[in-house]
Amino acid sequence: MTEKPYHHGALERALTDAAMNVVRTSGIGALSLRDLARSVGVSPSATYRHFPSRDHLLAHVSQIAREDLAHAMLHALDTLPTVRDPKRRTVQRFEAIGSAYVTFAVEHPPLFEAAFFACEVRPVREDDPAAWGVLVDAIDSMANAGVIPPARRKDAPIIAWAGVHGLANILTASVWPPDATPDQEIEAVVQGITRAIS
Amino acid sequence: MTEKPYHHGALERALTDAAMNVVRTSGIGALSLRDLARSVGVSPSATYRHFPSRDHLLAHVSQIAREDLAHAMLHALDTLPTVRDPKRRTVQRFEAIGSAYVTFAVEHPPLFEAAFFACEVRPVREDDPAAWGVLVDAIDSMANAGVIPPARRKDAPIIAWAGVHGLANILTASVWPPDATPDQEIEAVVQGITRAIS
DNA sequence: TGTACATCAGTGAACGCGCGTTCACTGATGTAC
DNA sequence: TGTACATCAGTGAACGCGCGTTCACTGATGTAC
Repeated sequence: MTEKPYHHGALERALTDAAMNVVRTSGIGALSLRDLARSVGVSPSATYRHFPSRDHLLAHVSQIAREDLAHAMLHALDTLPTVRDPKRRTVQRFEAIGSAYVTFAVEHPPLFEAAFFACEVRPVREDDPAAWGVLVDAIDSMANAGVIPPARRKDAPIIAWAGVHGLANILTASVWPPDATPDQEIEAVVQGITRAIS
Repeated sequence: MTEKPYHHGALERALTDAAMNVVRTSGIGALSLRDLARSVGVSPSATYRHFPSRDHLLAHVSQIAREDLAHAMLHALDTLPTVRDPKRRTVQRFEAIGSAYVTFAVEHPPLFEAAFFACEVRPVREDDPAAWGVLVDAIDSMANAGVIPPARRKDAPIIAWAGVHGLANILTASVWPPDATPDQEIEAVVQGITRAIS
């Protein structure tokens, strides 16, 4: 509006948006406060009004990436074909969520990397939504429907998370022969997880 | 021996050793040619007699870390209690290898990170031993012993690798409540993998 | 065995670069009376 | 509604830093006759 476009928190948004663009194209490691300030048209020191340090910016960006991942998982539930049997439905939803986890990583490797980047600074607020929560909810549904035997319930979350997280890292790290579409590996692992926990 | 201690490849060894020390304490990202040269007592440009660029050094160091991991996996087979039943023995060995994979990561997070660091440069030679090969051999033994049904054999390696690799990353990333000893999670995941593939 | 010479592994200075962060400042925004 | 003033979000210059890489060079090692 006015000539100084960045009053009242607008600069924070602009910096965050620019940061996410850098992350998407060059990875979270490529983030630099000076570069961000430059691309937004502001002096380097202006960034310190909104982020106490580069590390705080990284933590912020990393949290957004994690929330993007969680949104992708939830979104996968929107388009599922109807399944009558309640037990089978909980499995269907769980597997859709697991597949979405891996697919997000495959489609956005730098975002996935950013999501689990080891930050010096803890985020101020909880992830919302949280990928972990989405996964555990789906497992709870399976347990309540009787798909997961009580004895398996405790270990189910770590087994599930390890499986999808590992496959996501493997497919992302160019340490796996790059399939055009790794659907086969995703299906194999997700169904393997279901067998392991039920 | 002589005053110039670094003739005939000795400098390459010295640089590599110094590099591995840096990796172990500060991570592969902290590697710098100048710093290495300094710590070995040599001018920065001397490093270029042995590594064409920093990226080549990184690739070299990453390969060593991967081979360390594979050695740890093989080493885990040395101390196994005797198991009579041949089927159960193949499972025992497989699970020991899987546990060793995760344990290596937990005990040496920076080495594990380095092992899968995304390098610009391909290594000159194959990993020897290769962690992937060790894992696949163990799976082959299980298949030959009839523990893995033929229909499961094809997907078994990716399922197994995804599980241990995922758990290793999770326990390493300080995204998991830091147990003093994550033995419980390791056992849960490794046994889950066995269920998934057999 | 001795000597002339090629090869090889170092040196040291310099290049250009970009970074995070601090500081004293200015000028616009918003507020109290 | 108008004015005096505090607050707040920017500026611009400077700090000190370390990096990867190149270049012309030197002096030691090893070799051929």
